[in-house]
Parts: sequence; C-alpha cells; structure tokens
Amino acid sequence: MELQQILEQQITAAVQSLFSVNLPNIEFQPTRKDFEGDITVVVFPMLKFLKGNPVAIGTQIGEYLQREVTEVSKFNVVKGFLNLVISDAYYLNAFNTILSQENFGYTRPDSREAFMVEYSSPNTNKPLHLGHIRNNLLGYSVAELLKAAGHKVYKTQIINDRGIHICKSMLAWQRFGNGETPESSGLKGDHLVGKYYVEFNKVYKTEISDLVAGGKERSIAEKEAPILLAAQQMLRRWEAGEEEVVNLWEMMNAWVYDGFDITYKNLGVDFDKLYYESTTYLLGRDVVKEGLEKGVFYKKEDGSVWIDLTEEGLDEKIVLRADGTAVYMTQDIGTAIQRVTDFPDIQGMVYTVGNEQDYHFKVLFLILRRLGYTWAEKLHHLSYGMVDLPTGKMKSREGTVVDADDLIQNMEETAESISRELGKLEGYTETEKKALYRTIGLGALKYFILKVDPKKRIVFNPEESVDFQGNTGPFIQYTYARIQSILRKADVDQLTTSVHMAMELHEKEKELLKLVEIFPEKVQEAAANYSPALVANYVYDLVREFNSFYQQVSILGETNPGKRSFRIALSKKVGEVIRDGFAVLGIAVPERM
RNA sequence: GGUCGCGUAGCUCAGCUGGAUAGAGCAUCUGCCUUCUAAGCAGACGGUCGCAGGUUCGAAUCCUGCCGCGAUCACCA
Repeated sequence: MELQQILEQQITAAVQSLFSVNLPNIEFQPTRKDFEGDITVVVFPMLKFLKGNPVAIGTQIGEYLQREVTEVSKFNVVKGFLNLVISDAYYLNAFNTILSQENFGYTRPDSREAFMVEYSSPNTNKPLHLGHIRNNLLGYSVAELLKAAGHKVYKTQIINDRGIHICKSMLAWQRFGNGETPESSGLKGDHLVGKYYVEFNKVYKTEISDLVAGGKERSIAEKEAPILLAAQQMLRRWEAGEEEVVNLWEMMNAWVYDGFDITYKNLGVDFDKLYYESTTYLLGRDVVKEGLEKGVFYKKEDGSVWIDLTEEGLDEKIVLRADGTAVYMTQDIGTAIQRVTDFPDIQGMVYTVGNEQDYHFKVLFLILRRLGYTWAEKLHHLSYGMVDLPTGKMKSREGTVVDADDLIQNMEETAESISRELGKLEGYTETEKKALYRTIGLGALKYFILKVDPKKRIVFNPEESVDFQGNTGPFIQYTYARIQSILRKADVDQLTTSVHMAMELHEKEKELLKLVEIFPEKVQEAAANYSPALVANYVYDLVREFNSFYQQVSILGETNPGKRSFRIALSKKVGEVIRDGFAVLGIAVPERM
C-alpha cells in the first residue's frame, strides 16, 4: 500500500539522520482501536540495530515524521509502539482516487496467468448432496476470485459417468423400473436414477442376508450376491460396447445431466468445459510408457509399473496394472496433460476435491513434476473438510444424506417465512418476492459455508437450519439493500465526483475509509491463498463498521452539504465493495429487502 | 502403528508471515423504532487459546513431545 511505502522511506531516512543506521525493514501494523492513531510502527525489532530505550527512539522518530511528513499529523508512543495519526487529507485524497473506479477491487488488466479450476465432478448415479454443495461453492468462488485477481480462468469438471456405480442404477431400473422416465414419474432425472441406486442396494442387502442365513460367510456373500454379479456383468458388456447397454447408459446419464443442470443453475455455478470419464479413463498410459523410458517409473516382475516416492517421504505407488490397464492415478495424469493440450495457455490448475484425497493429489503433483511439466509447479489441491450431520456422516447408500435440491428449497422457504414475519415486502409482485426469497435463502446457505476455512469440518444441522442474523449472508445483503435505499432517496445532485479536502473526518468515517481502501489487497491476498473465507470475513467487518456508522451519524439528514455528499459517496462505495466482494463468493445482492 | 489436518467463550467461527488488555455472531440479560429499512445499533455476562516443555524483549501464532477428534496408508474412484 502506498502509505506504507512512503512511511517506510521516511522512517529509514529518519533513522539514518538520527542514528546513522540503516534498517533492513520496518514493521507496521494497524493501530489497535483503544489507542489513538491509524498505523503503528513497532520499535522493538529496531533495537537489534540501534541501542537505546524503545520509547525514546519511538519519540525521536515520531517527532521527525511529524515535522517532515505531511501525511503524519500526530503521534504517540506507548511502550515500544509508535502510533501515527494520519492526516484526514491523506484519506480524503485516497478516497477521491477510488471514488470513480467502477470495480476497484478487480485488477482488470486481463489474464496475468491462466488457471483451470476443477470442481463438482459428481458420479452419475445419484443426485447432488450437501457435500457437493460445499465443493461447488468453493470451486466456483475460487474461480471467481482468481478472475478478480486478474487471471484467466477455465472452470471445468470431470464427470464420473462410467463404472460399477452407474451400472447398479441401470440394472435396478431395468429390473424394477417398468419403463419409468422423468416425464412419466414427474421426478427430476437425477433423483429418478438415484431412486434405483437405492433400490439396488436394498435388494443387494437382502440377498446378502439370505446368503448369510444359508450359511455363507458375510465377506463372501458380499462378493457373490447375484445382483452384484449381474451389475459387474453389465459393466463388462458396457466396456465391450454392447449396443443395448450403451443405449441404456446414454439414456439414463442424459436424465441425470438434465437434473444436474437444474441444480447447478439454482446454485448459480457454471462450467466452461466438461470432461467425461468415459472418454478419459484410457488416457495416461502412453505418458506412463514415456516416463518409463525416461526412468521416472520402473517396472516390477509382474509387469506393473510403479513410481518410487520414498525420497519425498511417501510410498511407492502403482501407475499401471500388470495387464496394462489404467488405475485412477494413470487417468489423472492423462487428464491433466489432456487439459493443457486443450488449453495451451494454462499455467496452473486447481482441484477442488475433499480432503480424503490429500494423499492422492500429493502423489499426482509429484509425478507430474518429475515428468518435467512446467505447469506442474502451479498445481493446487483445494482440499476441504467433510460436511457431517449431527447424527454422523452422510451415507448415500443408507439414505442419510441432505439432498442439494431439498436444501435449496428449504432455504428459500425459511427466507420466505422470515420475510413474512418481518412484513417488509408490501407492494411486491409474487415473482419479485419469489426471486428475493431465493436470493436471501441462497445467500444464507452460501455464506454459511464459504465463511468457514475450507480445511475445517462442518457439522450441518438441518433442524436448526441456517441463521439469518449476525455474521450471515442475509445480514450483509440487508446492509446492501439499505445502502441502495439511501442512494434512491438522495438527490443525484448530491453525489459529487470528488470530496472536499478541507473536511474533518468523523472517527466512524475514517474507520470505514480505511476498510474500503484495502479491498483490492484483500482480493489479491484471498486469491493467492485460494480462500473465499478471507473475503467473506472482510466483507463482514466492513458491514459491521458501516452499520455502526449508519446508526451513529446522519447521512441524508446531515446539514453540511459537503459532509452530506461525502457520506452519500462513502455509502455508495461501501455498497460497491459489498457487491463486488459477494460477487466473488457467488452471492447475489438485492436492491431492496 | 506411519503420514496429513483440526482442537480458541456454552454453541458457530475470526485472529496464526510472533507484538499492546485474544475478537465477532448465536444463546442469556439491559437499553434504543415520531430521524435515512430494528434481518439493525449500543452495552453486560462469558476465555487455563487441548496439555506440557522450548525459542524470544514478547507466543493463540514458531519448534518438540503428549492427549482428543477426523482423514489416509487399495492393482476402488
């Protein structure tokens, strides 16, 4: 930040002239609220280089700065902390430069680097659930965050459309479905297919019990249940490309995609490029062969191919089976390379995948690095913790999942009943109200999930639902709506394009200005850390500061015209930052509520 | 058992490139709607920052050990 640079130079000069010593660096921190000042210089670290009493040194530097630097209007020293009061003129000047910038948090000079962000990547045998919601929200938000930081981003997902799981649904539908379709049943396609997945598991379970009752051992029964064998048979027929099976597969997957599309649309997420496992599961084998020649991999007696990562403290890992077929890792190697082939400008990739796969990605990234790809240096596993229920883990096979569609609807209904109670929506049409309930309900859900550090587990209690008060999406949306209300009521003439430099700042105005100013830095920092939570918590701080300001000073009622237009302009800017900050989180912001 | 992650107020979370008296929200209690939207504001109550050592002028933050919870250690994806 500019101010810090100025101060750094000046303090270096001050120490130079006072003590004839060159300081390698100077430590700053924002001044604590209980002390007077805006920015604090920590004197303690200087003691290594110049001897003396920290208070005396701080005082001498403070006097120098107050005398020589226009930005510093006052100072005080507490212990080893030199608190500097920055002049109002500096803040007003900074605000003037920000005022006219439309999206000042976004570094628009496009595409410093190109990233591919992968998220969602569901199986096609059942609907999306709460875990997918966290994944989708995180992935989408990080993609938007990277864009805001000036990068070019391709959003992608790899759809797991192949394998035993989808065969299970297919088989159950074939046997018990009676030709049921989404149209005939009125069910969303993914829910219909999910229904048969559950059906399969029911039958599977009874078959196991029957076998066990007949004297089989459980572990054997689990492998020999007839319906499971039938599903495996179906998978072989699919791999052989048998028309009947492939047609069924295509039909049911199409149902699922229709269903997913609706969920994605409701969640507000999207993708630039889709990859399907059915077309990528054979990738990577050539690369392994190449790597074998280069000596990156080695072959075991039985012909399987491995990589030795013991040097890095990891294990040996198989990358190709003895029969030459691909494993998960093979596929991921191939897919990564395929992506860079498809989008040659990619310089890095982000994988949004749960933390149960931490090890897998550690290994994958290492392999790609060993293979010598330059982009392999910029791979990031956006790892996140599970979403658990108070009753324990979600298990789709046991039906103890929170369905994504149900949850979204639930949030909307809660938003509706709360809005009704508050009675704020008179004069709205039904469609307007409906849109608003959605905005608020989803705002609550998205913020609830994104404000938490991705690494942490979330326990989600569907009974208690999500709050609408305090540190929540609706609270922030509400503040935005109030700001819009102020702007509507203010005369357009009152909005100036610059503010008077001679003005004195109220404490609350200054605090707000300080927070608004650092928005671009926050966006950069959050993008560098792939952390939507950082943005969420920043916006929350800003909103609290604004509310305090809003409550304590009059905006429209201010009689001094200069002050009034300044406060309106400041409110407007706060609104823009909230809007842009929330956009990065994928949360919409309402004009009224 | 090895590896990785988490452990901060009754609950949900910030703070973690070391800095001043550890911050919010929810819950409980007290005030504030004839002023720009009370989904709000102001205040009270509430803390051995998992435990024990170490480094430092200074540790919630860094290091080591231990405890608790979770994940992972498949020729599954």
